[in-house]
Amino acid sequence: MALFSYMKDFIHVYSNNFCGAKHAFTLRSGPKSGTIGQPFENDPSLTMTSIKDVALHAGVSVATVSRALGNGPVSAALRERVEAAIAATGYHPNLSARRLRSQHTRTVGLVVSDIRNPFFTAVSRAVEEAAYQADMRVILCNTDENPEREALYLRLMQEERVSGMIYAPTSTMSNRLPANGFGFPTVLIDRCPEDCSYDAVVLDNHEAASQLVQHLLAQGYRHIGGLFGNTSTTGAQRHAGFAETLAAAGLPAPTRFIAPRTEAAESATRDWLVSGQHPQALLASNGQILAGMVRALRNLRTQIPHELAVVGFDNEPWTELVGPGLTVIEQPVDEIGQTAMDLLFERMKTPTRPARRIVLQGRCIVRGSSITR
Amino acid sequence: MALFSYMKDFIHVYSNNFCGAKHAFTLRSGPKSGTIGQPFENDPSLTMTSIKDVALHAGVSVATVSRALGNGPVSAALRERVEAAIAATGYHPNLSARRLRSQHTRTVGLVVSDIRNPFFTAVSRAVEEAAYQADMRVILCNTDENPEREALYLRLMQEERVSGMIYAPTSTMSNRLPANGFGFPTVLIDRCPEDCSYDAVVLDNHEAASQLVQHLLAQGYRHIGGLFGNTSTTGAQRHAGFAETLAAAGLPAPTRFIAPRTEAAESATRDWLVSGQHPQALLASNGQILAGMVRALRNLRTQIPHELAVVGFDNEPWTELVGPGLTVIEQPVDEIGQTAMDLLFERMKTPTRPARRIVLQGRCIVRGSSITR
DNA sequence: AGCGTGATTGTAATCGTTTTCACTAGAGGT
DNA sequence: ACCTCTAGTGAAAACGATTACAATCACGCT
Repeated sequence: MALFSYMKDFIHVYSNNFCGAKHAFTLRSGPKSGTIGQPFENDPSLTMTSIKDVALHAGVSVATVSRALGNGPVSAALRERVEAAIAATGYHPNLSARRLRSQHTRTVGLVVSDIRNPFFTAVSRAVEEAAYQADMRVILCNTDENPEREALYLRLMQEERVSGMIYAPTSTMSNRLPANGFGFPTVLIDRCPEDCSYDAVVLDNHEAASQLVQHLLAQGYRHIGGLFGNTSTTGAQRHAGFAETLAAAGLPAPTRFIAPRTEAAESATRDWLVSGQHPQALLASNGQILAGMVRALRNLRTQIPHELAVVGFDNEPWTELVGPGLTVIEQPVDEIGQTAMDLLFERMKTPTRPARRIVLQGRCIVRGSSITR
Repeated sequence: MALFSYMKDFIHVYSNNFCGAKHAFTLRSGPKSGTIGQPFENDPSLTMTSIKDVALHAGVSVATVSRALGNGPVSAALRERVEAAIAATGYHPNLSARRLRSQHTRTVGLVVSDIRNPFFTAVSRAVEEAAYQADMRVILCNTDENPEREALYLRLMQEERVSGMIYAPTSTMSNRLPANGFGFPTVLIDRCPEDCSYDAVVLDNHEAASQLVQHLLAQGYRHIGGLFGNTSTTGAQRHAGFAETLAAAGLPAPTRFIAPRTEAAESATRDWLVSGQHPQALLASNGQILAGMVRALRNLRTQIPHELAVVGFDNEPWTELVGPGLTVIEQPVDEIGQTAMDLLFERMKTPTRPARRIVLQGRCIVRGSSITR
């Protein structure tokens, strides 16, 4: 039987030597766990009633209790005794044991790059809702666009043996995605290299940026600038749509790439505007950048849209509240989350299915920030 | 030894018959898992290399591998062989097994009521950061102010055997908190009944609301109304501060309690304003309500602050961008998250310590929305 | 030579479940 | 009466790690 145990190696389908072994040691001796001390030594929280206690209490075997918990065949009389025993002992099944034995975790990992970005919280909610419906749990990991944390969380996903993962890789990682997967079904969201072999659900970034530019052109703007995030493929694709549409109109496409954070966007906008010749309209490649841009404009007392038109991505609730309202691309956040989960489930059912890339369209919401009257 | 196993029952300190046994069955046959089918049957994701494979590959015992992974005594030569074997096999430790055996999960549960509320995402980030530093994981659960989901997630915390929990209870639950705890260290955040026996870190809601009212009074406003959330103790406490401060000034305190959602706040505000006699100033008890209020005002073309002054809670990034800027109470979100984790760690170390309630002060940021010039 | 001592290593028990397997009892067919 | 079948039950073997315990070995001391 030992032989059989080792044979598994030859038949298991997934490669999982993605995260090198070096990392395997930090779990117990984490980078800074020393600073906290060891508050978890004789953690009594796990010393709880087990299925044995219930069995003893009900006068049946543990197998019967287990079957009563699940949907196994148990006579009505015993089932009732078991339920009473459970109530009496205050028993709660131990998920670690359950997962270990049953070999599936009913857990999906959700790895996002910035939980404070409303786009990701909206998607998270949709994912969590879908997981709830399917009776699965989600582990939410926030990488903060930090490759070190990203690597740690990716490793965590392996160690948790998640059933699947929904993942928004930073651009650093985008190029390094393991060619034959992580060892479990994975769906990329929001960001995805052009040629990638993963399931993915993304916005039609090229088209969406193009829409914004076309709208500005239609409004008569000719000097149009753009501020784009530099940590994701998304920023690059939006820039492509922006630049190509302007090029097609025979216009230049002044561009700055920045960290996708409010502060960076604010100072970049300020620098740009005080630098003398500034554009008539500015495009922001996501909600954070848009917020920074508006803040800079506000501090400079620049009138929107009369002195400068503004358009951007992400229809966050506040965008219709500021100034004359902001013209934005609305992303179908719920649909993105749901579709990602659907894709995940499909891949679980059919692991060999070729990768599918679902491209959703954004909706352009025109408000006052881009309309000269 | 079987005897010993059952003896645990008599010595374990926590009561855990909080969630009745009825619920214990829904794990495998969740409410709607049937609609999804059973995509997890022969989920091969867990068929991975185990510590045995590594041991075989390195020519050592599993115990040695385990010791090499941790900090046990292993000779340099063997340690090297083990590391090589780990790299060669692409081994990742199985957290379920590890947790089951070692009896602690290094996991904290974070149960919040609305992940889309920037207050909670900010706190989440702080909690997650602290957990990361302490080499722990966090399970984020979003109850959406829904008692059913809340019960489910509370049960999940038990089943996961979390090391601790940080928890923002809905008002429904606030009164039903188990008197002797959940079975693991728990810290309440944001919401906490006055007399509760749990560790907690909350804002000084009474004082904060009072500050806002005093500011309005100082600005000469006399007819001041308030919109408060009805799902949490927080809303009630802020209302108390609001009402009492007005009463002290001999003024009435017209109030409406609503669901703490943007839409509800919008329609409540609209109704109030079109109802004829409306106040000169309005207070919103959280960021969502504030947003709804501003949206309603915008649609009614009501000038802030000339026709109506506005103040509220939560210094979200957009509040300084809309209209003349919104006067708000800023909550120390990072400090709340960190303090909650500190409290959790302390309680883990000293389970018998009396409950501590930490009250943090908000900061009043005065902007144009409450200043008549 | 004999013997404690300390450092490494392996063997085996254990954590709390699920699941295979064998067994029983009763129903029903001949 | 005998055989077959099925449903209900318990005993015991996993799952993959950690850890108590025992065994080995080299070493220094008497």
